[in-house]
Amino acid sequence: MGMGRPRAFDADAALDRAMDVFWRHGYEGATIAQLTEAMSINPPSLYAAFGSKEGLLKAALDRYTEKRDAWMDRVLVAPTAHEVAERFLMEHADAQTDPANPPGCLLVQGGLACGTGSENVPFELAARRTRTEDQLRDRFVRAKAEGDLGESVDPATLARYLSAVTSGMCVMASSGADRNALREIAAVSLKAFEEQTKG
Amino acid sequence: MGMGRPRAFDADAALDRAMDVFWRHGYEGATIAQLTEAMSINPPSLYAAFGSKEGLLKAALDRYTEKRDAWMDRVLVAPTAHEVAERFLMEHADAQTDPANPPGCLLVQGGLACGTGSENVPFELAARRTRTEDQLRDRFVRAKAEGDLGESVDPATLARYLSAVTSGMCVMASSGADRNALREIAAVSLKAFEEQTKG
DNA sequence: CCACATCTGTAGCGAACACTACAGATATCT
DNA sequence: AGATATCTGTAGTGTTCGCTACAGATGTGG
Repeated sequence: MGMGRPRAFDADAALDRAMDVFWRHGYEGATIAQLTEAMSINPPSLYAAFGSKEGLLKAALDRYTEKRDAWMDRVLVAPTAHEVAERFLMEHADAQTDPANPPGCLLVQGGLACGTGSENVPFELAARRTRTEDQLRDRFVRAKAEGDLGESVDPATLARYLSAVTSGMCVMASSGADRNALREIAAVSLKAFEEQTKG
Repeated sequence: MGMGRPRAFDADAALDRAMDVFWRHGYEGATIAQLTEAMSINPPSLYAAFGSKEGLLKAALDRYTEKRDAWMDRVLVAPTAHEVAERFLMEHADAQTDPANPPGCLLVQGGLACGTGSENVPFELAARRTRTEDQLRDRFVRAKAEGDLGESVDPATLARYLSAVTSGMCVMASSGADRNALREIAAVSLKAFEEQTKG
């Protein structure tokens, strides 16, 4: 018994193309025709590899999360909580206005509200956003244990605050805010962070 | 020559129903079938009154903006810039978790990224968000003129920051954040505002 | 009461949607 | 080489989409 004809395209490269389409048009706005054209494959190949449009999104999100985790590792390794926050905010400002990608963030542009039958798409995106927030919180818990953050500071609140600000930056980036505007927001947010860590 | 058969439904009430559907499912996720059912009218009535699905959205957004302007007036009338910021943030936290409406904000849930043919929907939503930011900025310009804010403070930066935070709160509310979580974010943001107005 | 203008409900339009049947192609395993 | 298993491209499938033709209903102006 043979193992069948091998796939003629690179799945990861195809996912990168699909990611771009979802990012630019949202889950519901992206059509199979656009996706297959961007991926340079035909519908049967897409469905054989990923099962469905939603399956493709999840695969693209997995790939997105991989890259994001690697990026977060570089953020979280900063020696102090303050520096973690600074890197997180500033690099978000840069990433969301990186001309290599559509503006904003896939986890927000992808779709906050979807139609009947796609209800778990927003949920799927939210779960990935929560992941980032949890990583921040865990880092701040450690910072607190190390004495880097005061006893009265709540790591969950700090993480949620930073997560909210970067989500807001996504919204502004999606409507054309430039890099400097986002950096200003990041700078003001960082002052809030400092103030919060004193109390 | 007669004036024709009068409309048998209340347009504003119908728009409120349509608003809810767009809010819950986004522009692209909302179908004409869902909209007409919620509005208790048939498609021809919808198209006679609003022209198209996009026309209906714009009419709903106009109505939304009316209510929002009234709300903003009550916020902006606060005596100090700090109090304006506090009201703006806290009432946003409450409004976005008001069980009378879907979670979040129509101007964000409506659709940050849309498919081909609906490109100006995100633009339309962004314009309404910018309106709120401009109202805040103008208020802070006045506060600066009145000596309520220091000379070195940039009203545009403050307004953009508050706008970003509330947009971020929308994103979190849409994925189930409760009122207390949003209020915590608002409280931290307010400290940033205070810090910013000192510098 | 009649002519006219506009709305309402039924029914259905063409187009685009996500998805797939099928046949031919291309690999592996014996 | 032969049998088998999977992929690929063509060409669709049924369904749902936004939208509308049409006929009857209901108001106003003359």
